[in-house]
Amino acid sequence: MAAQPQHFYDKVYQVVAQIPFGRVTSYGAIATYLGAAKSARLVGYAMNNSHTKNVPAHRVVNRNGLLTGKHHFAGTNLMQQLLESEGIEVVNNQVQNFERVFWDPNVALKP
DNA sequence: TCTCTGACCATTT
DNA sequence: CAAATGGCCAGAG
Repeated sequence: MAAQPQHFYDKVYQVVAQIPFGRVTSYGAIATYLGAAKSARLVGYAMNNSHTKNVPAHRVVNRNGLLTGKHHFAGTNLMQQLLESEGIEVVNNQVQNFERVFWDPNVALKP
């Protein structure tokens, strides 16, 4: 019995939980990997619940490498601190060398 | 049961 | 070039 497709949100957590150390990804990339390119939003919404799961949501940023969801973390620059702790440079809530630290599940997990 | 909101992205006007 | 809109899903009141 194949693992039935749980809620879309749960799939997101599965992917985010596999993000390697020192790497980041975007909402759209995850959505596309799940086969729902138009559901990039749902990924972000899922992260809203991620606080109840063991998910490194700080490794997920928007398409521009901007820390859109940093507001949901404790404090104001906690998300940035976490990323910098992994060797990711963040300036003005934006990830530097974004394409260099970008981790694409479509390539890494290759469905 | 209906309505509303919420960490996005791509396309169109 | 900038602003507006459509599309997707789930949870709470």
